[in-house]
Amino acid sequence: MNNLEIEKKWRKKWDETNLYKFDKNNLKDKKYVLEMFSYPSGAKLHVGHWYNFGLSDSYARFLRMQGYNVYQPMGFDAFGLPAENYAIKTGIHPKDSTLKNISIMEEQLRNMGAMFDWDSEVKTCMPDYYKWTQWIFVQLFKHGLAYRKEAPVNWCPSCNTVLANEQVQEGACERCGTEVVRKNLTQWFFKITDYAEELLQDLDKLDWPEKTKLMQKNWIGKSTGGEIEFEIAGHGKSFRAFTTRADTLNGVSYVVLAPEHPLVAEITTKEQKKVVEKYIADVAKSNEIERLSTSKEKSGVWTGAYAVNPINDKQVPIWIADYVLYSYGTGAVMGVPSHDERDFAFAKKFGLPITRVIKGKNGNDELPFCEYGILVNSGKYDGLTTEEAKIKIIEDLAKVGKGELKTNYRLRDWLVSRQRYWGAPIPVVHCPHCGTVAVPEEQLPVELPYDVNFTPDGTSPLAKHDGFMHTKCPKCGGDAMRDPDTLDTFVCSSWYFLRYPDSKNDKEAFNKDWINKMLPVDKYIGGAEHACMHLLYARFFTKALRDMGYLNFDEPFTSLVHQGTILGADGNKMSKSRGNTVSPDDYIAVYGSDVFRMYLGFGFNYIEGGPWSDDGIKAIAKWMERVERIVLKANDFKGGKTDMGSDEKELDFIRNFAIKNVTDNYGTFSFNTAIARMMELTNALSKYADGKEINAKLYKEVCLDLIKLMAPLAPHFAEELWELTGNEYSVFNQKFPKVNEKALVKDEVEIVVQVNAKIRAKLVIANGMDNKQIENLALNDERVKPFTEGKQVKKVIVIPNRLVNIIVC
RNA sequence: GCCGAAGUGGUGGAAUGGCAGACGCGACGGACUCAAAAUCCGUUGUUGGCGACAACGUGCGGGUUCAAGUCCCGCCUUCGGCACCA
Repeated sequence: MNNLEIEKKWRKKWDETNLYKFDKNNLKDKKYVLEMFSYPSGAKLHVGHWYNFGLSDSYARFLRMQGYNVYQPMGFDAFGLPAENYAIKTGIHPKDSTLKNISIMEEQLRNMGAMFDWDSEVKTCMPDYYKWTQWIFVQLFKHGLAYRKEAPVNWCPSCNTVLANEQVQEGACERCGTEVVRKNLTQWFFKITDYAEELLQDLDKLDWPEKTKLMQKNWIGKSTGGEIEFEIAGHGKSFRAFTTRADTLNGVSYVVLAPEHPLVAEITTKEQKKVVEKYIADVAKSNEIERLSTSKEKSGVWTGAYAVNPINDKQVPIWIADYVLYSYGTGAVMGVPSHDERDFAFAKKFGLPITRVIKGKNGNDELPFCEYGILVNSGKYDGLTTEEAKIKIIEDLAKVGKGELKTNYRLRDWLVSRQRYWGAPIPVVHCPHCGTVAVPEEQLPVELPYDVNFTPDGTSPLAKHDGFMHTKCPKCGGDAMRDPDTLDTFVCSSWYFLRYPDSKNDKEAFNKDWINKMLPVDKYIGGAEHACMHLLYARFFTKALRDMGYLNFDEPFTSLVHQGTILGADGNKMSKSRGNTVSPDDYIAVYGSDVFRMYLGFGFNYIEGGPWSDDGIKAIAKWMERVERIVLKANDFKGGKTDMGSDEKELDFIRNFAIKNVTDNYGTFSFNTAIARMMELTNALSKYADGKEINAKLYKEVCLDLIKLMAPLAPHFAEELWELTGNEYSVFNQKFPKVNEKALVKDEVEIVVQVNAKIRAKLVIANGMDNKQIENLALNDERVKPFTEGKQVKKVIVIPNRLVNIIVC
């Protein structure tokens, strides 16, 4: 078989006959299978794309052969930083390079021989798509879920530009090496925190990997506790601190504000002003990972001011320290060195008092004591447990307006403004009279102009484009300015799965009734690196659009699978700079795409991935050639015997064993073990037709089953064999083989006999023998006796059809 | 640092708490051949033994259990994420 030729032949036929066209009139059996769409950065498909898309397509084909009406769209996440950086470097416009890359990738994706529904294709950088991204922004704005506030960005003072975290290397700009500082800008946010609780609760409904759900849970970071109000001594103002351990309030020996806290400037005394300002400037240079490191030496400075502890009116010093983040909780914490590791280290370093207020239930006296216990040195609260006091103290404070029970989430609102060119413009107009005004729907899209100078010089590139910036206020008609920022590309990718099924709709983002029938996605496949951001943002969008009345489901992705990463042969991530990339094309040119896909399925655990090696690819090619020989032999066999002797039963057993396991394995993306079972079936067929008289009808039946089992992983190959064995087009209109459970019941089974958990014998016994009989057989076996003689049999454990364990002493 | 994973023969990888190493690769031996390629058959965790067999063996150290690669506790190493790469 000439793989390259037959692959071309069948792709043409599939196209001409519209074989894979999704049937819009049969939604009863619909399965929406979706792979995370790709970013068109490099021009060509790499092994990772093949691994994700090729094997997901095999899963989709398996569903099709099980009788489902499979919908599997494809598109491109086309806005983003790399194209813009490439443009700055080379002068090639992001639109030109992106569209060129897309067309090359489309061509390659078509040659993969997958069932993609190209009619549904979306490209997020095209106005017919981002028009609706902007529309969603406007809806969020109208519903109070988009708002503006100040937030810090990485700023390179030399390049005069905002840097992505990725562009900051050890605190310095990757382009010029200048030290990066944090600078506040007014930016757009989406209020994902409004949905924190639901995003947390609904995780239980999802068929997702447990680890992914756990990561999202920790990312949302719910903690229940209370807010406590501290007055600033002699100042008249106050601030609140969030704590989960209000029971330790009497042990507070200082409080800490985040360096960015607005009160800091007000309360800092003359004497402390210099050190405080110096400290704030230093902190502005560090990132959050450094700030929150628990192994790093504690740092902080005193503001000179004091706060009043509302529980006992004692004055405690107010410090600022980098480990307190302004973005979490209230941006202020109370310091209880006796019962918190971090506070303990801080107090030790700066000589602050340490007072025990919780005693261990078993008299543990070592500090810091961070477990729950009994209150001491706490006045009227002495003797209460932590659990009781946490609530009681807050309730008492609430009565005098100094506290309240509070639930906090680590999750922060989503910052969506980017001071960049290559993204969807934010559809907002700033009017001197009317303020911030959303662009009305009929004026969308706000088109991204082509002729923009995006070399970095201190402002958003769009701000320099007069034709874009100057506009009229949609409300009052007066002169107004557009928002010069663009949207984070995560915004584009948070709803593309809603656009696919209705991608040609130019009246609305999607037709509500239709999308409610097509969604949610039945199986979503993509990398685990998206666990906390993309997958959370998409869930948020779905819930927000549901609450606006556009959707009637709660979750976008019912079931989720993460494919692993294929690394370079050296075990590192593939990258051009490392020179360890692997080109699928080189292999496909030699072996064809089916062999390549089959190898990707066989050589790795799909969920785990691993370093690339082509050691086994030749073996796969040989195995498939062997299958071809074995299957085509079926055409030559005529007549022969028709009864089912023991050889026939053995072959039938292996056939059904393969069908059962392959079916399960496709469902769990365990392609490697599925292929192992197909190889066993191949071996069994070869052994069966080893010269002696055979049952030709059975042989052919088994061969046809093998073709069907292989079809999802080697679609062209299977189609060709299906035709060569005299069957009607197409194998993909065939039903996947069904297991005959009866053939799997063996007359005899082998069980293991252990004495004190060590294997001493193996017995072949009749299937279904009762436990007492098995026990007797085991105890009387000649090979077992030497190990039990002279000893007392304490217990015998019989696991039916598996083993006997005799415990002696 | 924090959150989440992973660690099994020479190698890729299999194993609902129940025979560790399925299925491959590689290696070794054999058949076919003048020879080679291709193909087919067999052996292959380590150590000891001619052998039947025995002991040991799933990153390290403990523990639970009749039974642990699998469950629990404590480490080590590697990988993913940490909010402007997507």
